[in-house]
Amino acid sequence: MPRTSSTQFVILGLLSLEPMSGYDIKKLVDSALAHFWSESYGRLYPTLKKLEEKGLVKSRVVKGIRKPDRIVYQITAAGRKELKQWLQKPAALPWVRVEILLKLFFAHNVPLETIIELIKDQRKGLKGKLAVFTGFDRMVDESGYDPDLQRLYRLTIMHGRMVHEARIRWCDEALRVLQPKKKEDEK
Amino acid sequence: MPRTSSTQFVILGLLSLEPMSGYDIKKLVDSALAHFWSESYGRLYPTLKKLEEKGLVKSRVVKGIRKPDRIVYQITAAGRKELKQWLQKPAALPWVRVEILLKLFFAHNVPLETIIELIKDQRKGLKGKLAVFTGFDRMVDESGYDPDLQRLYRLTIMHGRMVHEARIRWCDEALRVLQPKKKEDEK
DNA sequence: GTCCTCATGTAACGGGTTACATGATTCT
DNA sequence: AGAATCATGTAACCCGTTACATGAGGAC
Repeated sequence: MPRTSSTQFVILGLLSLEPMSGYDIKKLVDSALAHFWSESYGRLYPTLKKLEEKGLVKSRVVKGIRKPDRIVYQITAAGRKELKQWLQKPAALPWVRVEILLKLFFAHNVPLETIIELIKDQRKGLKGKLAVFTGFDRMVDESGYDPDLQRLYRLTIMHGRMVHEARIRWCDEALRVLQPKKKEDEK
Repeated sequence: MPRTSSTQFVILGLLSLEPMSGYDIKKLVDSALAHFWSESYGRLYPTLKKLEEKGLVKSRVVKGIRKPDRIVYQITAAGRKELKQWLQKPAALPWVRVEILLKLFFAHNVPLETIIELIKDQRKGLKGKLAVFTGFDRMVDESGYDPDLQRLYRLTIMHGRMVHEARIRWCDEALRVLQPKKKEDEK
């Protein structure tokens, strides 16, 4: 099965909001989509060129006032069609490699205390991320996006929050299971 | 930051349980670790060779009785040392690209009904996975692993279950938010 | 003068999957 | 005979990141 990259659809999707440059796209991905998506310049710029070759976007150069020139891309009718088709196809289920579970599975090679520290550490990291999500909602209010988009935005944040909370609960549960009940239990 | 692959550590970890062949490793990954990890032959076999070159594992050929010969690998003292060092380093936080959120974010391009179907579809897929997890626990009982490993195994399954339940709850929440008013809907 | 941001790009590299090749044995 | 499983492997390819190059303008 030939895995087709979603990069082109991210681009088409963002251009369906408004015309923008590759640089703008990168910034938008890094802010609005950061908690569930990422794109690098190394894929963005070449993909933009390919999309233009295929006639799904078109570009024009906008002279920069006290700034470098920008290449602003705009989605075409064909591009919108392509985007709609993709939107109608069922989304793949998320698939993650979870390193902490790998380490946990091989825990017998080190003292239990080591693994407990690992999980505590992981929990701390997750808590940090969660705090970011929680602060996000306020940011959305001030984003200036239209209300419909804000509603969708909040849903994506909620997803991040719920999944992270679940992961944190798992850490708590794992710590409960692993931690020796009594302090006298030293062996 | 040079991303080092975890493949070598999966191999070392599994060989720390008992000596086995590349084929065995693949099967074990596909059964015991499948819900949070994956490895392909295309990485497994070359990595095994590299590990042997580095002296972290050693191999011997075992004649197959009514089966093809097998190359059975065994972890060395140096290999165990390497594994322990890796186990002590903090685990990376899991990072996923969530396609459904991407599609949701661009929902304005298609009728709301389309997105609702997408989420229902996603929910169905997640439910299916969840059922597999739930069935797993029974499988562990009959696995023949030692009790300590069983306990760890169950923790990894619990992780999958908790995260999937969270994702399903998000689908429910999203459907509630998106679905137009009230319509004598059957579920 | 130096550093930061804006802006576009590319080369090199590593990670990882897929598809294929090979060949033995066992089951139907 | 044909299919399935056991077993080892490799080449081609895609995905994606990182690091670098280039150059303009603004901030300190």
